[in-house]
Formats: sequence, structure tokens, C-alpha cells
Amino acid sequence: MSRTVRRPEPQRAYTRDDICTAALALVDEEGLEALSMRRLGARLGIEAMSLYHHVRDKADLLDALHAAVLGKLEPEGVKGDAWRPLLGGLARALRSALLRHPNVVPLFVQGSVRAPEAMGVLERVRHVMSDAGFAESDIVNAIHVVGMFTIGHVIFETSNRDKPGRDVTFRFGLEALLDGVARTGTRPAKRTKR
Amino acid sequence: MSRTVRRPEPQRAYTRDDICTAALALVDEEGLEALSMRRLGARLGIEAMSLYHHVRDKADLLDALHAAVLGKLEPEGVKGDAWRPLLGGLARALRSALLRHPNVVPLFVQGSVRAPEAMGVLERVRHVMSDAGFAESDIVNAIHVVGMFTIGHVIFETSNRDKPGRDVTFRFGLEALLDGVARTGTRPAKRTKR
DNA sequence: ACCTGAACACCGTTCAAGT
DNA sequence: ACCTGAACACCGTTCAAGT
Repeated sequence: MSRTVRRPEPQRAYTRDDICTAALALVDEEGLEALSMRRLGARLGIEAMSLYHHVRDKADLLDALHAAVLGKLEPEGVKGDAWRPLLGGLARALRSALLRHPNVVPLFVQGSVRAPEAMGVLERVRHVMSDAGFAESDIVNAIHVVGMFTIGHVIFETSNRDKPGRDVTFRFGLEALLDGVARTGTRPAKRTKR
Repeated sequence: MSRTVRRPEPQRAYTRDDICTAALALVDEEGLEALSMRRLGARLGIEAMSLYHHVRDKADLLDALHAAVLGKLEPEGVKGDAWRPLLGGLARALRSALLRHPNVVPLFVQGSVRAPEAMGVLERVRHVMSDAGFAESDIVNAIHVVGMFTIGHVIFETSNRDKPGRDVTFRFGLEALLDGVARTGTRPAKRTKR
């Protein structure tokens, strides 16, 4: 109701990052369907068409948003380089990031996870699991399945907001999946100590 | 390119089911974003505003679509009343239904699964698992997690359409989850033979 | 009861024009 | 280089009017 009115301040050049940050804030506050070029422009004190100088499309803007949420994703509570806490920690970090911006989550439904920001951690997981003796295809499967489950779970826990404390369900499902992953990696480890 | 032109045929009263079927066909053919009241009306040889007589909102239309996909969901390959093939079969049936209408899947992201059409089977699962000695909360968790995973998986396999044959990943994840579910049901069964 | 047409308040995007 | 304004082709939805 008390929609804060922002003064125009048409000052000087915005960066792509600026408009991405503003877009994320807009979506956080008012939801994904509130994000229109016109409203985003208004929030920045700029005309909607000016945005097209920093962003090719609306799709491009959504991609940037996607990356902004996934960016700097760091596994939670990881010590050492055992694959299980690493993959589990990554899933928990992903869940935290998504829960911090629940309105953006639907974006993860359509597009693939091609944000380069998240590729770094994934590479590390791949490496560690490979060292632990997992087959390449099993590694891809594991990352796939854990990621899907995490996104799916966040979607569910944020849409059914009547039932809080979905942490148990998440841990439960995640551990079940990790057990399944562990069962595929029965071959002896390469040379690592554990 | 060869967009088939439909003749108007403004004949007589459409039912809610008619427009729901037409909407589903439209989405199947041209995607979710092609579904507008105006285009749906045109496809039926009717004015857009006439639709509001059978449907309260666009949201209402989407709900009907949701239910149409979920409707008559029957567990796949189920014999007997053991909980595991039942829950697994339900997940596979859900996946099949979603894969039959991949363009509708994003709808499952937002709204909760409150389509009464699907409640029947869920009730049966609940009953069987209860008989098998599962705690009520574990049953809710299990259904929750399996449903989430299935939807998440379909989302993933339909968006990354470069990689076919995601059946393995699905079976893998599903079995892992069912293993996890089984581990929670350690209390003795009530009176059933298995 | 059902359908229509005009109208309102929005969209994304193009394009020629301004500085 | 960056921003603007008008314009185009769309939206969902309301409402008074037709039969």
C-alpha cells in the first residue's frame, strides 16, 4: 500500500549491473509478473526504451537475473574434499540462494542452468567425484538429480507457504538421493585417502 | 508457417470442458505463452469476451488446464497393494502425463497440487502406506518428495532437449528416494502380508 | 442465458529523432 | 553514445448493449 515513490534522478549512465540489481529488487519486492520494462525503467528514473541499450531483450534481462541469483554459489559447511559433503553442501547452498529470492525461482524452470557463474563449483564437484572413482555418466546423473530435486523442493516449499519447516523433507530427500549416488560409486577410489 | 485456418462455426453454446480441451490443444501446439483469451476465442470461432461466461478468470482457465492434465491419473504397472510399486507407479504415471503435455508443466510450478482429480490416487497411497506401518508425517513427506522430484525431473528433461533418454536418471533418482522412504518405515506392518 | 463491440489500462519492441 | 517520444501490435478485463 505504502508504495515508496522514487524520484527520477535521470543523472548519468547506468551499467548493466545496475539495472540487473534493480530488476532483482523489483522482483523480490513485487513478484516476477511485476517486472516489466516500463516499470523497471520507472524505478530507475529512466524511460523503458533506454533499457534496451544495456539489455538486448527481456529474455536477456531474465538471463541476467538468473545469473545474479546463482552467482557466487559456495557450498555450505564443507571441510575437506569428500564428494558427499561437497555435493550436499552445494545443494544446501543452492536451496539457500533460491529461498533468498523465491520470486525468481520460476525462472529456473524454463531455461537450462547455463549461467557461467555456477559452472565453477560444478567443475569442482565433477573433479572430486571423478577422483573418488565415479564414472563420468554417474557424475552427470548425480549432479542432475540433486539439482532437480533441490529446485523442485524450493518450488514446493515456497508455493505451499502454509506449511513451514520443510527443512526435514529437504534433508530427507537429499540424503536419500546421496545414498543412491553413493551406491553407484562402488569402484575403488583412485588414489585419494577418503 | 502453415498455420491451419479454422472456420468460425459460431454455432451454439460451448461447455467449460470444450474450451478447456481447446486451450490444452492450443498450448500443446504453440506453447503456454500462445494461450491468450483472444487467441483461444478465435480458435473456437468466438469472441474473447464470450469465454468469461464459462471461465471466471485467466487464472481459472489455467487451473482447469492443470486439472485436465492431472485428471484420471492411474499408477503405472501396479499389481497388488504394496506401497512401493504403488508410489513408484504413481510417479511414473505423473511423469508420463507431464511428458504428454510438456508445455503445461510450468503451470505446476506456481500453484499447489490442489486439483481434486489427483486426490483420489493420493488417498489410496496414503491408505496403503498407513497399513504398511508408516507414520502419518512420513507418508506426507514421501508423497511430497516423490512428487517434487518427478515434476523437477520432467522440467529438466524437457528443457534440456538436446539430451534424450533421461529415463535412467529418473529411475535412478526415484529408486533412491523410495529407498529413503523405505528406511523411514521401520515399524512393523499392521496386518498386511507384505 | 449467451454473445458482442468498444473501451481501458496495460504489455514488449521498433524506429526516427534528439543531445 | 545514450536517452526520448510516438507508434505498432499485442495483452486481460469491464461494461453497456444486443438477441
